[in-house]
Amino acid sequence: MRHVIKCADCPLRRFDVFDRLTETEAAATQRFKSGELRIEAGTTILNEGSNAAQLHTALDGLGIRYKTTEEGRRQVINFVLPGDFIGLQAGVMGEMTHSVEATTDMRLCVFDRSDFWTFVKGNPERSFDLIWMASIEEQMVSEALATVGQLKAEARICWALLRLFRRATSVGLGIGDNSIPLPFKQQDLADAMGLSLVHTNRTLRRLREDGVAQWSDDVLEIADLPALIDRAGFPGNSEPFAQARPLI
Amino acid sequence: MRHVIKCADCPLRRFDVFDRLTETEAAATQRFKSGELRIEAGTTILNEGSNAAQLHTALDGLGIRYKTTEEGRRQVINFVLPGDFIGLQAGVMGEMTHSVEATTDMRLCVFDRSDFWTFVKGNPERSFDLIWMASIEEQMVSEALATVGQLKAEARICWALLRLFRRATSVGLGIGDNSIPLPFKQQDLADAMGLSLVHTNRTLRRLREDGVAQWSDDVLEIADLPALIDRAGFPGNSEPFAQARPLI
DNA sequence: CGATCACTTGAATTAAATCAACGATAGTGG
DNA sequence: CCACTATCGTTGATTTAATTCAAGTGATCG
Repeated sequence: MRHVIKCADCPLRRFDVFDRLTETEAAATQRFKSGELRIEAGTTILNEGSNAAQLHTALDGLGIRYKTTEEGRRQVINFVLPGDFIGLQAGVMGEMTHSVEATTDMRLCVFDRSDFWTFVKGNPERSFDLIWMASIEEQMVSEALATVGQLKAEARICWALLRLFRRATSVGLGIGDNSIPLPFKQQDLADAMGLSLVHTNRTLRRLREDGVAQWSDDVLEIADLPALIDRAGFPGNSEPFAQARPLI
Repeated sequence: MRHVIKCADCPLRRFDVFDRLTETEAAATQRFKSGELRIEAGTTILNEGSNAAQLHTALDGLGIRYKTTEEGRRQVINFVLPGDFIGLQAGVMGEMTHSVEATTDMRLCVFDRSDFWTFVKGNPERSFDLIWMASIEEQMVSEALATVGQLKAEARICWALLRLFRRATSVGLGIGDNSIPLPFKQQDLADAMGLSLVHTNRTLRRLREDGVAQWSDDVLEIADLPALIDRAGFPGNSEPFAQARPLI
């Protein structure tokens, strides 16, 4: 029998960004949790249009949430980091309107959708947290929309790198003070910011040449944080993921 | 004393898109409701960065939710229609990351933020609904992001008009079979789709000339719905607002 | 060792932004 | 009542940011 993490001892809890849990809450979450899952890089976790039977929390590894247009173009809605809840939409509405794919190998916490309602019903604090999490998601997507809709290519890229850096460091992924692992492809970033691969590449090159940030070999290094912030259109003072937030 | 609508008799409830309420649920919502509010066109309902003390449900009239960039550009996140909950973010996280403004005169249902937690705690069904509503919002913004990020100007405009038409008719705003009131400005649509006013204007002109849709004098008429759907990048089969959804 | 994949770069093209100006309408104040 | 002003929609001309097309590099893999 494989070792399964207890919610009370969840390794993610040690990060400041996540709210503390009372023992009762931890126990309830524990009952909701049906197991753990390890998946390989490239695996599709949830599929657009499908009715997911299981919901997840990312414990480890990175992924992307995306939608596909009729013509086959892809919009990356957000990057999935440890601590992110996957499938809330399916939990509540039944059907997913976007897909989720693992970029690296991942470890997921598994919940049964059939227990979702019982969990919400019996745990008002946790259901409040779920509203909170859904709001944070909306907020992140809204800011992405404003970025893609209003900013020029360079500002979009800077904004995306800045956000990834902050999100990653907040869950302990930082390497030293100014680097994070970033195992995505340039195409992923391009699809997230509504830019062509070529233009994304050229923009990254400029940032590298200007000594702002360099991203190679799956590692992003922020060489000049103030410059990066300056070039991004949103300062991101009130980043939803920086402040304490719930974890399920 | 001004006449105040009872939740059980809420005029919005008669539309199929909204879930039925049990008497208990209606009573609880009624207790949560602290009053009604009439505001004039142009009024800012909630301000980016502010801590809203009150939450609302739009009963009547139209508005916009938007964010502003450092350089003063504006991204319209979504249009506010009757039945939309306003300020869920503030309800749960305290602070708004976008503003909400009334485009026309509006009538709002008012809730006190201080009662929010009590409401959630005591009404698991309604808190489930709130998760649902937050998910729908996220889904709408996600689709907008995919539209703005991946589609050309004409497809974006068609998608936006199509969505507005469907949303509006679902809450009884339809005029005949193929028209709705649309008191927004071209600038609002431009800011929603990340396009310049000039280009938006030219695109609307083409749609008018091609007999697809015409928008003038605050009325949008869909002249050729199949053509409009065809030109929009997302067919929108699984529109979140078309299926039954909660109303608070 | 060919094949595939991610990244890179140059050149040509295009979609959309910007600049600029005008007409219509409505509101304001002398 | 009429000039004055502001707002919104409209259109032409020009410029630019970003796309597309094309091709080459280096690394990895079966």
